[in-house]
Amino acid sequence: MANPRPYSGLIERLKAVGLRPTRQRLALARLLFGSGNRHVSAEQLHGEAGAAKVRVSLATVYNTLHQFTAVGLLREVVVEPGRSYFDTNVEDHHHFYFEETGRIEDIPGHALRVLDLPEAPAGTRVARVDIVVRVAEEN
Amino acid sequence: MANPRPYSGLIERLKAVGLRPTRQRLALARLLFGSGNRHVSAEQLHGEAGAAKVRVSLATVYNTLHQFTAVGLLREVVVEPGRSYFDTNVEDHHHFYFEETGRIEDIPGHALRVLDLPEAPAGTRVARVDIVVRVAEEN
DNA sequence: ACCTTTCTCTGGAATCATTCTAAATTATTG
DNA sequence: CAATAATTTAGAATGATTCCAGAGAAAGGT
Repeated sequence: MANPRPYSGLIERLKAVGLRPTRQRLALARLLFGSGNRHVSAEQLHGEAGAAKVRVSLATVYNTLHQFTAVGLLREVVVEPGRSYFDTNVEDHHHFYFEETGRIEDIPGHALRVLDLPEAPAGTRVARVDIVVRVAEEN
Repeated sequence: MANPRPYSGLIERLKAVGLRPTRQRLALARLLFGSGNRHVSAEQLHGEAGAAKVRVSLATVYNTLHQFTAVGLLREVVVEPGRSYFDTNVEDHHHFYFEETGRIEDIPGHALRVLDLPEAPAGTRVARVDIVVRVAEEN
């Protein structure tokens, strides 16, 4: 499962990756990892923090999201131009993208595999394979 | 092949999709479709137009890229936050993305297939499946 | 060719997400 | 508890993209 100790382990978890467990990082981590998997934008998370009466600047939200991504606590998902989403699920998986609403959803499990992946061009290695299944309303 | 009549057919091609063949649209179409497949950003294309002594405003470049995309002459590729690329190859294919340089390259042919594609969620249909193979320098 | 209508183009302002900056605050270590 | 280093912050700055309203160009008669 994704979050065995949603709250109490956070301090250790941040220390383990070399980030000081500050008030704002802990608060954001709670919002991010406190409940199931999520796909949030910086603006969204900033709004949630405000709603939860946590005073955090937008700049800090950006910093934190990028730091969390750098240490592997989050994964950045790029599906639409001009806006980044961050996924709390860092396991190997892919996404549905709903064109009308802009919502992103995990494609469950490993329900999807790639055949005949070409070799990485000379001098490079495959860092990641991202699959986005773009779906639209039926009619 | 992708461009049987690179130049002379452009006027017809634009008319066929309901776009007036204006000076600026023709010039941009020539730049886009005149030579092999390309992945360009608006800013890039605007620069090329300038270099080719074609006076086109940046706003028109954006308009044109979107119009061409809407009628299926181009395809938008989203791989990095904050910048859109447009692909002159509208056939079913996927991309390599070079993390260091930001370059995008087609994965040749149908050298890649997806197994066990999940069903689209209720009320939706799959509009497209985008696969991005992110590669990094070997070292 | 000449109108008339309808697109299209344009520069510049406006917007939006994101990043930067430099100063103030906070955590950590000795 | 001081000294050091990391972090936060507001606000400015940036960069890509979109919007706007007026000027310009194409299309379809006549």
